Order: sequence, then structure tokens, then C-alpha cells
Amino acid sequence: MKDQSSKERILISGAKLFARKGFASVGMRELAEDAGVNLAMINYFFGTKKGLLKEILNYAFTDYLQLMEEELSSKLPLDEKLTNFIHRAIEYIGSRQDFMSVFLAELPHDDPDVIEYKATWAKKAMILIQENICVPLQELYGCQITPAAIGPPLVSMMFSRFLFQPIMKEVNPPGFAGGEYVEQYPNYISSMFLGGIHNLARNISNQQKLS
Amino acid sequence: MKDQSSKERILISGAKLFARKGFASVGMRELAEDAGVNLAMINYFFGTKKGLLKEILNYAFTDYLQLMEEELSSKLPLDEKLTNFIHRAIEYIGSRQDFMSVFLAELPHDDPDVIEYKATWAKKAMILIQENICVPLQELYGCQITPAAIGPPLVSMMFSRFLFQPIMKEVNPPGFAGGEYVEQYPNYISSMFLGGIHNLARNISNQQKLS
Amino acid sequence: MKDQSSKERILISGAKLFARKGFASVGMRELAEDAGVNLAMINYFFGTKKGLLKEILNYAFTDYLQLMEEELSSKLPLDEKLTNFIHRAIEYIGSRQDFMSVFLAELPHDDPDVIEYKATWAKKAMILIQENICVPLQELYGCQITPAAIGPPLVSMMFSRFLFQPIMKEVNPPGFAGGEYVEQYPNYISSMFLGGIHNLARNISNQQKLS
Amino acid sequence: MKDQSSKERILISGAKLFARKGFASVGMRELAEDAGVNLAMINYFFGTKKGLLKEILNYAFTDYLQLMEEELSSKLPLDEKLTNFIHRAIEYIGSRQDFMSVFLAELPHDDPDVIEYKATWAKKAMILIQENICVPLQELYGCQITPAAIGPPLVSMMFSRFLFQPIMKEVNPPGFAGGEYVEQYPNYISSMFLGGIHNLARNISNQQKLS
DNA sequence: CATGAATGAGAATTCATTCAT
DNA sequence: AATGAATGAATTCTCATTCAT
Repeated sequence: MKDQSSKERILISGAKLFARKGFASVGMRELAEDAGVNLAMINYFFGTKKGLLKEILNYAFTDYLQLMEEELSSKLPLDEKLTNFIHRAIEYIGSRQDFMSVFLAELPHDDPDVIEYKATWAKKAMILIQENICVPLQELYGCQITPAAIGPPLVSMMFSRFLFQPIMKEVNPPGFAGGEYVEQYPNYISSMFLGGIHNLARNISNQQKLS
Repeated sequence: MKDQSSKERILISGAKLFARKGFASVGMRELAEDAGVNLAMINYFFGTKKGLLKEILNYAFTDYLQLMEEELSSKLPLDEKLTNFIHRAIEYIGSRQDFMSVFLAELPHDDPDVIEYKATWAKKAMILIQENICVPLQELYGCQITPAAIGPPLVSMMFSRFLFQPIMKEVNPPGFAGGEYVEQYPNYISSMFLGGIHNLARNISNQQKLS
Repeated sequence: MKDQSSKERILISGAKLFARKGFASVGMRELAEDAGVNLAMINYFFGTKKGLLKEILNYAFTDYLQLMEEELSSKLPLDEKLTNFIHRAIEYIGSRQDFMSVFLAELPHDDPDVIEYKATWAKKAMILIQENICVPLQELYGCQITPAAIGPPLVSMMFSRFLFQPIMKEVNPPGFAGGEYVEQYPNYISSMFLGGIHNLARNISNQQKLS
Repeated sequence: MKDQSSKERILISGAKLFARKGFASVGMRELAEDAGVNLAMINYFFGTKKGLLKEILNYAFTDYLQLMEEELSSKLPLDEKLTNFIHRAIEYIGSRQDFMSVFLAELPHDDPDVIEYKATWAKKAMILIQENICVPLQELYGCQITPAAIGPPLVSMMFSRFLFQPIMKEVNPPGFAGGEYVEQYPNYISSMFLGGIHNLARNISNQQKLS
């Protein structure tokens, strides 16, 4: 690990520890030790602890947003491009698991500072979902669906494996151990999501015709 | 709030603050003040801060598990009983939002103590899902699906509204504000989930026939 | 233990725990639990924690002082009565080890309250030593010895076995294990003490003749 | 006192206060104030309060053990080298009274951590006593004496002046006040100890011949 | 006598941050 | 860029004690 710069090592250790123990539970001493860096360097590079958090969120989310844009704005048919997106997204989440987990783990904590920071990304994501998922669905089924009904469930589903990982290791339900579950996971999610939104659009469509 | 016992007030304040700011970010002083209780009473009743957390988790999850058992083991057709379950579950989550959020919010923080505590419940939930969702799907489509592919996504989806709430308030995407989204939310989720698992089962079934 | 009164149980538990962990390290909760008594009862019976300490010291020392008086003021020859005293004293210390240890363990701590309490006994003991040991020695050797040169070393020697017990168990020097050491211990101490004071008196006597 | 480093000042204040009031009765605030140091520095340098205790014990005992080794392993006749040792030891104890008192004062408190710590030193001391006191006595009198019968009484006797100091000030027996007692104290102890062990060896020797 | 709740002060320890070097 | 000392506030938790029942 010594071949990376101090700043990089702090970022990596920060992501790892924040993801694993939660932002508030991680001490700067612990962080400094894990990164093999003098305590004062963290403040030197990132100003404050929250500054480090923001840079971690930033680091993870800019790439993710770009990935989202690339796949969702492709000209492929809806189902195909969604499948591609989900596969790449899950792969990306897996490769940057620590960085991405920080995003989700701190989701429900309404620190105003961080909320605003995350909202700027969520806003961009919402627009992408609106234009590349909701609009095509409307064209197919003739119904309006708010992206708020699509985005959060999608993100939650993709993350659920990582979110529940520590518990699932304990529970170990049938068919969980062995590599197949992990390997098939992107297929599971894309199948569920595609079946899910089409059924949702159909139902809303029927509902709106009735009223 | 003074008509409740000290212990009850601590439980309620604890759930509220833990859900809102995360377990580690909540100080005992803050908690005591919010509950209108002397600081030392928290330790008096619950031993440690973590003891309070466990009792909150317990409080929330025993009722939820009973609800799950009632609805899932009914003799109604699969889709109908799942719809009923999701509606009641989301309603319950909403009414005990604070308590339930603590469960999810602290999910990725791998404190061994708490992990084990939550695993005992997850184990029971997994069995219910296996017997009441996976087995019926197998009878319909002739395929085996691990409950690990069903449970976590389902829970995550149902929770996603509450998980993303603080961010969504900031983003405010089209169709989010106004009561309709909240009102329709259980329908959205049950539509998506039902469409999702049927599509998943179909795909797995096809895949298994090919191989 | 339930056949004793609550007050007695508190005294016994107090002596045990104070001797073992030191007065300041023992909490009232711990004490109450060890005695099988409600926390508030300790204050009810003894007023304060220090009140309990005083009663423990009192309990142990009144008997000890009486024993001292009985043996030292006997009309036997010096060596014989000292041997008898040391044997009985060590036996008594052994039987009330906890109570007596509290006395020694808190010796160097200069809490003014307790100092005064212990000083009243020490004063009486000093007078007994002066009259029954120093005076006879003066008659034998023609020299003046302050009881301050006799009392503290004597008490310390008799206690040394109990004082060093926890360490000696660890060290386990040759000839320590097995019952012989414990059995012979009173003989060791009385031999050493008698040889000691006679030699001391001789030396002082010689010294005083020279000057 | 400001010409010493913070760490040194903490060590000195710690020894002073622990000796005077007992380890458990000394608060860190009190300690920090006495040392003229910020409260957090104690943990910064020593980790925990117990860490400070260990370093104090260490500080005192390494020198003492060296002194013991130097004097006891000299080639002088037994009585002479013992007299030298006792004089130097008492002088050393007096000069480091605080540090040494902590050793004795915390003796009976059976904290496993500290017990073990002290046992390592006691072990070394026992070997020195065995080889340099017990063996010569055996050569003189033809009897075996366990060092457990020699070491603890010797240490206790040498310490007794310091142990009983606060009480003796109150009692003030005849011949105590004035400098003579303090000045003669090493002579008292060496006279008593020498007379003691020779008498002990004689008695054991006789006893063993009879049986 | 006995109990469980309550209290405020104080315990040790850790916190994020700063600064001189 | 890096370090070690230092700081003051805040952390969780325990303390001895009190009191109404």
C-alpha cells in the first residue's frame, strides 16, 4: 500500500472504514493508523473529517453518474439498455464497494451539509431516469410514472446484496453459498427490475384509463 | 409526552434520533434531553447505549415478524397474499418509521454484536420467504430460487421510500410532491415486486431448461 | 448466606471486597449484589460508604486489641508471652483475614477521617507495646527503645504472608507450596521477631554505652 | 517544576498521588492539575490510567532490583552484605518513597494485570534471596529455609516506617519525634533482621535434628 | 425493612482539530 | 509534506446518595 500517495491512502482507508463502521463511528486516529499516515495529515489534506467524506462521495459518484449517462442514453431498446446498465452498475458497485456503500449507509442521516451534497447528484440521476426510463415507458404504455417511483427502488435493489452482505453471511440461506448467487446476481436484479417496471406501467395504465 | 414512563420515552426518543442521525452520531446527553429524562436513567434502564439499540431493534422487529407470518402463511393465492403483505408491511413501516429505519440504517455497520442480533430475525424471515414465496414459485414455474434473491430486494424496495426521503425532499422530482406518491407507494411496490418475481422465475426456468 | 441478617451480610461482603480490591475500587452496586441486598440498604444501615469502612475496621480491631491486651499483659516471661501472642495474633488474622487486610491495605492512604479513626487504636496498641515489650527489654539490656521501632515492624511481619499472598501464588518459590509453610509460619515469625528484638536491644545497649 | 517534560511531570505527580491516596482514589483531573498538564495528555502518553501505574512501578523497581543484585551478590560476609543492602535499600526507598509506596500500597489489590506485572519482579527478587541469603544460611546452620519465609518479612519490615508514617504522625509515641528515629531506622531494621534470621535458622536447625 | 426510580456530579477516555517545528 | 505535542470539548458510563412508596 506504500506505493500510493498519502492522500490516496487516506481516501481508500476512509471509504473502507466509513463503509464498514459508519462515518460517525470512525475516529481520526483509527483512520490515520489504517492509512499509515500521521494524524495531522488528514486535516492537512481534507480540512475536516466531513471534507474527507465529501471527497469520498465525490470520488465514487462522478464515475457512477458517467456510467449511468453512457448506458441510459444509448439508442438501444429500453430493456436491452437497462439490462446493460444494471450489469455494469452492479459490477462497478462491486469494484468500488466501499466508496459506494458510504453513499447508501449515510443516506437516512439528515445532516444538512451532506444531504445537499448528495442531492446535487440525485438531481442529475433523476433527470436521466425521467428522460431515459419514464419517457420510453410512457410511450409504450401511455401512462405517467414519477421517477421517484423508479429510481429509489432500482438503486436499493442493486445495492441490496451489499447492504445485506454481513447479515446474509450469518444466515446463509439455501442457495446462497457457492459462487452461483454472486455470479447470477446481476441477472436476478435485471430480471426483477424489468418485469417490475413493465408490470407497474401496465397497472398504472389500466388504473388511469378507469379514472 | 410526560404521560409515558421514562423508559418508554427513552425508547421513542432513541428510535427517533438513531433513525435520523445514525446510532453513533447521537449523544446520550442529546437523547436524555429529548426524552426529558436524567442522563443516568438511560444506563439505568438499558445498561449501555448498545443495550438501548438492541431493545429498539427488538421492539420493532417482533411485531414486524408476526405481521410477516400472518400474511405470508395465509391460504390466499400467491399474488394476492403478497399484495396484502406489502401493503400492511409498508403501512407498518410508516407507522413505526423511526424504529424500522434504525434496522436498515445500521445494517452495513458490522458490529458483531448487532449483526448477530439481526441475523436471528433475518433467519426467521428467510424461512418464511422460502416456504411461502420460493416454494409456490417453484410449483408454478418449476425452478429453484434462493430466498437470498428475493428477501433483500423486497425489503430494500419497501424501505426505499423511507431511505431516500431526506434526499428526495431536496430533489423533489416531478410527481413527487403532493399526497399521491405517498398514497400510491404501496401499489407501486407491489406491482413492481410481483411483476419482478414472476419475470425472474420465468427467466430462471428458461435458463434451467436450456442447460 | 441467607441465614444471616442483611447488615451482617453487608459487613462480610464489604470486608471481602475492600480487602480484595481496595476501598475506592469497590462500588456500592457491586457490594449490594455480592451481599444479596438492595442498594439502598447499605446507606440505610451505615449512612455512607465510609461509615461501612469504619464499622469494618471497628469490627476487626476491637477483638484484636483485646487479644493483644490479654497476651501481652500476662505475667509469663517476655519470650514466652511474645510467642503466645504472635501465634494467637496470626491465627486471628488468618480467621478474619478480610477484615484485617482492610486495615493494612488502607494504611498508607492519608484520608484524614480514617487516619484519625485508626490512630485511636494504634495509640492503645503503642501503649501496650511500650509497657509490655519496651520496658522489659530495658530491664534486661538497660537501653531505651521507642515502640515505634517495635510495633510497625512486628505488625508488618505478621501480616506479610497475607500481604504478599496474591503475588506469592504467582511466584511460587521453592518450599512455598504444600501446607508446611503455612503451618510453620507462626514459628518463623516468632523466631525472627524474638531474635530480632534481642539483637536490637543488645546493639542499642552497646551503642549507648559508647556514647 | 516546569523545567521537566510533561511526561516526567505526570510520572512524578502520579507516584505522589497514588502513594498518598491510593490508585483508585486519584482522579485524572486531579492528576493533570497537579502535574500542570492538560487532562488528555495522560492518555496521550500512557494510554490508560493503568498504563501510567505500570510505568511508575517499572520506574521504581528496575533500579531497586539492580541495587539488590549489586549488594546481595557481593563477596562480603553474610551479615555485612545484608547490613549494607538494608541501609542502601532504605535510603533508596526513602528517596523514591512515592514510587516505592505504590508498589506496596497496591499489593493486596488483586488486579490480574498488575499482579502479573509485579510477580515478574518478585520472581527475580526471590532468586536473589534464595542464592544469596538462604544458601549461606544453609551452609552455616545446615537447614533449609524457603525464601518465602525471608523475603516478605524483610520487605515488610523495611517498608514499615513508610507504611505507618501517616498514623505514627498522629500517635506520636515516645522517641518518635525528633530526627533520631529516622536516622537510626536503618540500624534498627538491620539489627532486627540479622538477629531474626540467625535465630530462625538456629531454631529450624534444632527442629530438623529432632525429627 | 425493603424496593426501584431518580439525581447530579464525576469517572476515564476519545474526539476532531491546531500549531510549532 | 510530515511530525509529535497539545488542547478543550464531548464521549459513554458509574458513582454514592436520596426519596417516595
